[in-house]
Amino acid sequence: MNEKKNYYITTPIYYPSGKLHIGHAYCTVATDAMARYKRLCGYDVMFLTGTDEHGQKIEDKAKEAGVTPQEFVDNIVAAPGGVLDLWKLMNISYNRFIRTTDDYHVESIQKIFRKMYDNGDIYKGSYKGKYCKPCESFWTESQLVDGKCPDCGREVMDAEEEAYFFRASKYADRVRDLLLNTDFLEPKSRVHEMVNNFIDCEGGLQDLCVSRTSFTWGVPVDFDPGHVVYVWLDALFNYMTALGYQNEKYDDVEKFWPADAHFVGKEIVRFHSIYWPAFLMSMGLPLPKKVYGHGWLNFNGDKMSKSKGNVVDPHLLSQRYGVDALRFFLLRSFPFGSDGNFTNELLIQTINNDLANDLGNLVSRTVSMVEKYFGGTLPEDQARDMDKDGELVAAISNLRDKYEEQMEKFQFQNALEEIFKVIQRANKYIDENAPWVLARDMEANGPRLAFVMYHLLEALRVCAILLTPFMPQSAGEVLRQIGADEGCSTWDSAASWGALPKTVTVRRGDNLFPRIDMDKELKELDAIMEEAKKVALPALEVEPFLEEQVDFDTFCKSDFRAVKVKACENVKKSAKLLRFTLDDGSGTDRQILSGIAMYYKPEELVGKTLVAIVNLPPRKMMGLDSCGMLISAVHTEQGEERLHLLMVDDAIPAGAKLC
RNA sequence: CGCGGGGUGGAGCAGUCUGGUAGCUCAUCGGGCUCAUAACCCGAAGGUCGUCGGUUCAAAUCCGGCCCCCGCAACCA
Repeated sequence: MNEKKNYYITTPIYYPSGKLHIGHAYCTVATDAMARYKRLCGYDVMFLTGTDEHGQKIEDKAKEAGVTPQEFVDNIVAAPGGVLDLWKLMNISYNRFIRTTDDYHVESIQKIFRKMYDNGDIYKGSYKGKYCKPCESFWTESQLVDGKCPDCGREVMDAEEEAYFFRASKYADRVRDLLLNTDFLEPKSRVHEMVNNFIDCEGGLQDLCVSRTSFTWGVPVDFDPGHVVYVWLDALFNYMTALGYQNEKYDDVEKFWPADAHFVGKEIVRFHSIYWPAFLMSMGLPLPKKVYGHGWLNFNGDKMSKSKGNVVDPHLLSQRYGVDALRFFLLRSFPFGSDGNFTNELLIQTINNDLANDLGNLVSRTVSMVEKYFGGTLPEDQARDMDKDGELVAAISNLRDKYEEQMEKFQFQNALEEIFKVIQRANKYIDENAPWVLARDMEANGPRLAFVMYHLLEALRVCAILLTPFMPQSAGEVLRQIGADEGCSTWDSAASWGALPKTVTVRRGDNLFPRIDMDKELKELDAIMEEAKKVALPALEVEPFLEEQVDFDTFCKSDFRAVKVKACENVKKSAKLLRFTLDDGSGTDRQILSGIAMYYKPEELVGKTLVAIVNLPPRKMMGLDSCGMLISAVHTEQGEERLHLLMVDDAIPAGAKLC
């Protein structure tokens, strides 16, 4: 009797270096809706989520906080208010939660790493980067701050680190074919980006560094002490180790692999659509059926980021408006595949219009009328009127198929749209049939009135069933209020009209979705976010003072001069660079480029007297030579960088030396 | 010529792959109803579908040029 079909769906494993935000919640809610939908349809579902807990950043953050890395992640994942709590609050129905620090996962990764090494797809090479000797740290070019160690500010040197690499290049052709000629990766728009940028780029698909020696917080390579497995190999295989691949903890690989869908944010599409399949090819394993890269939520048109202080907190919104309202809003308002613009106004508007006015009010008026006219229980004797009932009945009967079509494409907003068309049709049906008019003569119209009520209950029943994956608690409450028992709350029963018993009894409850006072709420939300921003971001910050001393002779080698701005213009195609033509008193113009375009307009600087260091070696930026550096005062206010060029008295002649 | 996404009534979006009445939500205006959460229902106004050109009997949709916005990358010695 094991005829049930299986369905395996995953969220990414999130990186617990800080509190999760609405973007994580968005992806997880979508996955949850899909998982619940598949369960409703009768599938045996495995829904996996978890956390990716290794890596340098966690190690650093833990050090900062004065705890061990394990304590640090435990605190973010398992402590009150942590990841597990958030998913509990948001009613996430995951079946399994994996942490990459779990013993069984670590053990599996070691075996996988060795296998790939043995079959020749992982080889030892060297990783070129910048090394800071005192800190014993490796940095990539992009991590450097002013070309120096981001930790201690000292000089770094070119160095090579021994590392293992995965031979991704070997699988480039197969991956390209997978992306271009199958629907492995959706939405399709992401395919070109991947192929153009990473496979058919200059130099082709690069081999991926899969081990590091510069930090220790990771899965140790068991046959080469000092190396730890580098993030993506460790993280991506979670989708299989959580099923018991290469470990004894679980035994579900056969049942659930290959996965039916990986939902991932667009920032990690690259790893899921290129390296993940390549890893699996290397191991000779079947590929997942689908990787879906969803969009990001912006806030008021801006990218959400901690430094802007505009990160939306799912805890707050869930507590304020209810989990179901938030879940619904996220999936109703934004097409899943593209970016969406989150605004508080849209949130409240959606809750008020869809949930309070349309759905909540329909439940309320329907149940009230059944109570008022029939004491809560419909009579057996009910009279049809095909002219008036036909359209609504058809809409109800067709709903499940339309909904299913959209759900299978992960088009949640369209599936919900279909449901709300029926809800609106039902509201209209009330007007067309004017039950309050029929009720004036119960003798004559009682049976007709009863049937009108029955139609409304049926519409609500089907809608509520199909809303269950999105709003489990509220949809259940609708079903309870309209008197639908388990038998007429199933997927099968949603396929057609008429499952509810004729003499159904309703039970009135509280308003499902109270209306929200828009103006008042917006003000309060703004105030809360302002407050959070203040707490998160110090009013005024200056760079920490350097401990290291500089000797006088070294300092004296820096040649600071007063310079006059002869001309200044924006560098084309650069948002940040200004190009200065300066009189430095030498008689020859000096060109300096400076990344301050967001602080100054070029024209307001012409004629000013500034300070520059002029004996730095020239450096090319955007193809132009920069000979020196202009000196500015820099600080941070409420998380925002402020910069002021040093402007000195115009009486100072060009070339005057500062000492 | 780095890569990608986008420009559709006042706002936010769908429609573009597979050419053929330009659709939805909100906001505005007018009307209806009173069962319901000041909710619901009907109607109206409002759009050169960024721009120029091409293909076609027919273009928001296909092709080419240009303009603007947004990500990423780069760069901010």
